[in-house]
Amino acid sequence: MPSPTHRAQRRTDALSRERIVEAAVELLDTAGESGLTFRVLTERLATGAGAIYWHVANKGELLAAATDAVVAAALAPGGSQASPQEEIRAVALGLFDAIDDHPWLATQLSAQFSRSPWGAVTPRIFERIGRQVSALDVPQETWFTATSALVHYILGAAAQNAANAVSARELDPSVDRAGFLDAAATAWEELDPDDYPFTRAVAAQMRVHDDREQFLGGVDLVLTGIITR
Amino acid sequence: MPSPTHRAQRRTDALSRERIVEAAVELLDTAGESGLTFRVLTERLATGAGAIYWHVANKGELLAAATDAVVAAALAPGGSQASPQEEIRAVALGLFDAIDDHPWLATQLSAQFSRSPWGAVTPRIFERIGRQVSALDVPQETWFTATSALVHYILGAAAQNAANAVSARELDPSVDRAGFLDAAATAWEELDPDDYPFTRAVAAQMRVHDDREQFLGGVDLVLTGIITR
DNA sequence: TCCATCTTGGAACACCGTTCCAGATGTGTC
DNA sequence: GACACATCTGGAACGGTGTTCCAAGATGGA
Repeated sequence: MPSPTHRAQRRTDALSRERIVEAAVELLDTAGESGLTFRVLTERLATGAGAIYWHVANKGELLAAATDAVVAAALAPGGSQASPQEEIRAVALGLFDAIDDHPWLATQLSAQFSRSPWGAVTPRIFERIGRQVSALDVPQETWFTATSALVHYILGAAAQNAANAVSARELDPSVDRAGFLDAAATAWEELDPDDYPFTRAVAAQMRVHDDREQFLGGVDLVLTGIITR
Repeated sequence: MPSPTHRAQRRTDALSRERIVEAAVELLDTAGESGLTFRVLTERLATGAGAIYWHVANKGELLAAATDAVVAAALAPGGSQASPQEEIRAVALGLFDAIDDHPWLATQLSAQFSRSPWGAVTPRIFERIGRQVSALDVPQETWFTATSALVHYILGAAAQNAANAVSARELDPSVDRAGFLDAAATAWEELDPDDYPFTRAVAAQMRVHDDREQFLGGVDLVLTGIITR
């Protein structure tokens, strides 16, 4: 690990934690979660494994740093002056889109919520959402539960959508989103009527639904619940 | 893979997909996610890798089968005759407890929701919850969104709780749940007041909260939202 | 009995994250 | 300018993983 002093580097091609994380994000974006290996990382950075390990403790820390960087960027703007509800929707959509752009985020966010509350990522999200919840007109005793529920839903739903998008692409890259939904809906309609009456009943809704819209619908559902109680 | 015909086996120590999955679940429960390797699996089953691969395509399929087995067991009973709300709460709690007993389920459920809707696990949960949603007195157009939101919240929240429990145990097995919460709450209270006012404000609630209660509180929040709209 | 088929065990392979260390590179001191 | 020193680098090597391959054992019907 670089010490606080002497961290200045003259060479422009010098390795740094930032350059490594940047390359890691790039690799994750283009080659997926399994595409990030120290082998290809050393190749792309034209260095050796030992050099990377000097700046980063292990692969877990590298993934955490990559996650943190992307989430921080996604949560960055947010200077608008809207109602708490709209603000929450905006934060949620920001995360949704970030996960959509970087599908590996889904797994990472789930995994790192665990190391909470020490990791840097989750507290940021929790705080951001919670501040808006407290601006809502609800009793303070409900803040913790309400915020937790919102964050759980947002992370869960965004992750699921991203995962679906990824697997759809992997299964057959030539098929677009509509074709994928159509195939899935048809599969649902062909389920056993005795075992899966409900799933069959909503297959049509599933065929025409829009991911973002449905995601926001879920956020509104939770928000309604929070305000109503 | 065993062919439909000739699958009868006389030897009592014969290998079978079921025996393999059973051993896998045991291994996952006792040694965690990283404890399931083909090496120790072959040892415990007193066989070779090739034999296992004849019954199971790869590790992913083995994990999926293990997940399916445990979830099916957790969702099995449910013959009670209660209100849709109570039924949903019961299913949610069943999954919550299953994840608590088998922490590796959290990761797996998230990962396998992806292969949805072809996997066997998710449709089961979706159908089970959805049936109760349709028994609620809400318009049919909302069924799909409502059920999706519920499932997303349940899976997300249960997974997070399990992950927290695991990491708490890993960090220091001697510290009990209360001690863990206390330490976490204290850490929250020591955050920068300017950056984390909300998190500091709810630290006390976090200290005394009960996982199951809060989980159910979230379910009720979503249910309220569904009914209110 | 014989043979086609199903099933097994284990050696071998490619690849992974990680460790180790010899040496290059830069920095401060006389 | 030269020396000592801490920082930083590249690559070989290690133990472990999931997976493949295949020769041999077991099984059941003709």
